Amino acid sequence: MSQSDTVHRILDAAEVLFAERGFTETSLRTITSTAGVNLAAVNYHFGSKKELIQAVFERFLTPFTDILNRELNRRGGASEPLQLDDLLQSLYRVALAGLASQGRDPKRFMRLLGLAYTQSQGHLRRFIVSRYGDSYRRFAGQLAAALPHVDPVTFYWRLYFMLGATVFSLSSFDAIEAILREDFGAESSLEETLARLAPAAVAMLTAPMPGESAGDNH
Amino acid sequence: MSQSDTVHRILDAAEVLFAERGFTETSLRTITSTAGVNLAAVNYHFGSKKELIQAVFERFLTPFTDILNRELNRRGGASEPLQLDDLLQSLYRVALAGLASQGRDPKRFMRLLGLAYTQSQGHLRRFIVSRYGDSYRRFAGQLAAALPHVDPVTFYWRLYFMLGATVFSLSSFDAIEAILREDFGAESSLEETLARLAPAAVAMLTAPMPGESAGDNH
DNA sequence: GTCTATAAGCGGATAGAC
DNA sequence: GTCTATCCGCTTATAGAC
Repeated sequence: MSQSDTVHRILDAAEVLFAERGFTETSLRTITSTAGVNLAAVNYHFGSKKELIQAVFERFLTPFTDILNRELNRRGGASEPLQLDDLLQSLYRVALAGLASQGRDPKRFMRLLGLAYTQSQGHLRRFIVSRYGDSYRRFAGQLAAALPHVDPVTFYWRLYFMLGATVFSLSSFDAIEAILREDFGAESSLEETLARLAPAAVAMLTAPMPGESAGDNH
Repeated sequence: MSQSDTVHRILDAAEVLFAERGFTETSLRTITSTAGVNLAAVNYHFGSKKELIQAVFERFLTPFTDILNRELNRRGGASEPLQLDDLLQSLYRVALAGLASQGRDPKRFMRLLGLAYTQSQGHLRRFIVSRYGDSYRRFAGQLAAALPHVDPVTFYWRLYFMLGATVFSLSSFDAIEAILREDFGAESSLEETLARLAPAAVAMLTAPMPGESAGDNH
């Protein structure tokens, strides 16, 4: 068994198990036995459990941000700011097709992202911010430029609303899909769900401000 | 120290620590030493760590659903279905004022709810569904009735989008608020954030369907 | 009800043989 | 690079004195 083989097996097993149970709830013993490698291999190849967690995220996030940046460059050739629809399309298309084409499950990606936010792993948050913060800020900036009439603070709150809606619903995709299938007999694909999510996100980002026309209830 | 005093001290400490770190990351030793009680007291009064977790949620959710049900009864006196704005106002007002008046921090409540979803605690999910599932379905049903033109599957996906936006942004409220304060010098209160969240949720729930008028991009 | 003491086990990590 | 064996800290939970 070559080195990279062992490394890959560990990463594959860790990715699945972390997404299913969380970081603290997944022991190195479970990971190594699932991967069919020796317990000591994790510390040999990665140094520690924390560094293994970071490696799992790096394998997801580096291709993701690379593809997203290329997509933004391609579309950003024109001088004027991108349209909202285009930006969200880029984001969701990349998250879906870009990752899927590399054999990475987009739902698992979202579950891991959600865990990165909710599980209190300070080292992981720092790792992600320092490594991918620029890409995030670039995308947020372009999104803000497409919404010039929304004040910055409201914009950022809405961005977090959108992030929450996306991460939460996609990371629980299988569970929600199962409920809806049982209650309505309707199967939902990931594509359909993103096709529902995109207009919902647009509606939220472009909602009328407190002072504006519509929504002037009773 | 009376019995109920010890029980309260344990619940108070557990609530704060769980919300800060999660369940697995919080040991009974940390809880009992923070509460200033003996380690064995948890198992004596609650039986196990799992039952303590459930007790923490029961103390939050029982008053919450009680107040919400009363509110829905009060408003539902009229024969016609409630308006969307009214329903969301009820929900957010109850979550905020209702809990705050009982000394329960709404942000902590949201963090715990988020953890209940993301941390893989099967027993907790089962406990919440069996205990509070009816209240949830009642609220969802009234919300659906206020949106007769949205097909059921789309409605439920949007409900989860809304849930995700709410839980995610409120459970990370302090962190997001700190970022915005640093970047824009603007402080955000919880009330202001809910005042931003409500119209965003309405916009998402009432967004045009794929076939409808607006949003017909290029 | 509250305490001490301890059981029994799992966790991450490493030393050292191969 | 891979393995075994082991260290040691920390976990939940309980038995039994007070």
